[in-house]
Amino acid sequence: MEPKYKHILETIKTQIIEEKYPAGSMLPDQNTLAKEFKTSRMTVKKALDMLAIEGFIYSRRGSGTFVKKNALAQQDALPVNDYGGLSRRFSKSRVKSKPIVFDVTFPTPEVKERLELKQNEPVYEILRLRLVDNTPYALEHTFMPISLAPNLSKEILFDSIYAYLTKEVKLEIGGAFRKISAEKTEANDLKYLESEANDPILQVEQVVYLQDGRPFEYSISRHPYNGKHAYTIFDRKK
Amino acid sequence: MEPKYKHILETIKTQIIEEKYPAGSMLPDQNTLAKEFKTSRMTVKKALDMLAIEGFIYSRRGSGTFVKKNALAQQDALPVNDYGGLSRRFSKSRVKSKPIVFDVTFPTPEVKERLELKQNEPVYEILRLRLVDNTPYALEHTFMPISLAPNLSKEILFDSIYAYLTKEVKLEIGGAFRKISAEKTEANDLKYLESEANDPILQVEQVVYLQDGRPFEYSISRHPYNGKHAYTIFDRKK
DNA sequence: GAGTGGTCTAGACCACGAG
DNA sequence: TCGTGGTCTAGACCACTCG
Repeated sequence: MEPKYKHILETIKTQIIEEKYPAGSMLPDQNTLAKEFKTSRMTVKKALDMLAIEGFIYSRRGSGTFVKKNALAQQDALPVNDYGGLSRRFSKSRVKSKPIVFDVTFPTPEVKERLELKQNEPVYEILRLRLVDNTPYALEHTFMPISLAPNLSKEILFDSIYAYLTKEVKLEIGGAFRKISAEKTEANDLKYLESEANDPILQVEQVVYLQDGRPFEYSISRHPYNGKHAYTIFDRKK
Repeated sequence: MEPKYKHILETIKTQIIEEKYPAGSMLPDQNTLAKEFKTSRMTVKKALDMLAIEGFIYSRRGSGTFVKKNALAQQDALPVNDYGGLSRRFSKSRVKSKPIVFDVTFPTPEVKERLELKQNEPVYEILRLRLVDNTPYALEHTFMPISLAPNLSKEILFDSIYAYLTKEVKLEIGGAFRKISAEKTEANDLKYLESEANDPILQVEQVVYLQDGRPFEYSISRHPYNGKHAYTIFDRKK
């Protein structure tokens, strides 16, 4: 059974998208909505709170609840959190992966610190070239503790590691720390990304955490310069 | 009067930071907490929900509420949203601004679209070199609708525009859209950022929105390459 | 089955904004 | 002053996990 507040949330969201509540307009007050949806005010409030978090509305004590001026832009905005990597940003058929390195090693001090490893716990080391529509999209260097996914095979590397881990191994992603920087071209970039000698490289370094806070992946992705590559974020306050 | 749930939130957060509730441990159940804090379970729940959003804990129906393994790392993590620009990331005394251009013009089509302007509404055009500890930190090219801040003066440009707008003009920031990319060096970078000819530039393009959804600033910041510049994000699911 | 969190109710009082 | 949203209560029922 779907929670009632979710039904209210979806109904109001649809009405905003269909401009039944146009941008800038005021929503009915919470008591009225509670009667309309035959529920209590608290439940309406919960639905409105979540719509505010999603960026559709904002409330002002004493005044009312209003549709944001840019509410319509929110509907297909990617959530800030885009896990699931490439396969979720592009349709699966357009994404290909070419494994270059698949190894089990002992971590460097850097990797050990990022993954918060004890002792000499071994890690997977994976280097993959990611292609979208057969053009180089990123060179991904990934490290994962073996303990979290003991059965990784080279076959999976051609496909989506994320899909495998979340669906088969049932790991739950909780968040990620990312560091984005501009870097100079290196030998591997020339070799795999078809970069030219003085092209800037967009580098995304990330540690992905599980829901309980354990780090489960440390990776460095290098994107070629072609005027197309950018990392976009939509940020909301609170 | 401070809301009760905030008091509960702060109390539990302190206990987590002081490791009275160590990482990985289970919190008392909601009924127990409600009794301890002499309140209702709903109020405890609200405090716990917000602690979860802040990344300190996670709850599992049927099992309990647990302190995240990396909870301690959260305490001084910048929120995902860092508005207020430089002056909030660095102590004020270290930041200086050197205005290069301060003008009122009609917007280019690009700027007009980003700021969702009607007709031929004029905009401020500002180009500033931002310095931290007297070294070039960024070259900021900013456009703002005049209507939102009619009294901007050149004096303010030496200081924090954000502080002026949020404190004096009382505008409330609601969120931002950012696009981060790696770019090639241009003439202005050589001139102001002390970049060398083939250095990569980290560029952050952003539109900042007010709480009601109106865009209020469009800017492009270019950061020099020196191994230090990176854009960091901490992302949490949900 | 016992214990946990998720949701919901039908009220209540308060803080704030606008006329 | 009145209408708004923010918070809070003291219960209740349900869904889920685990021993």
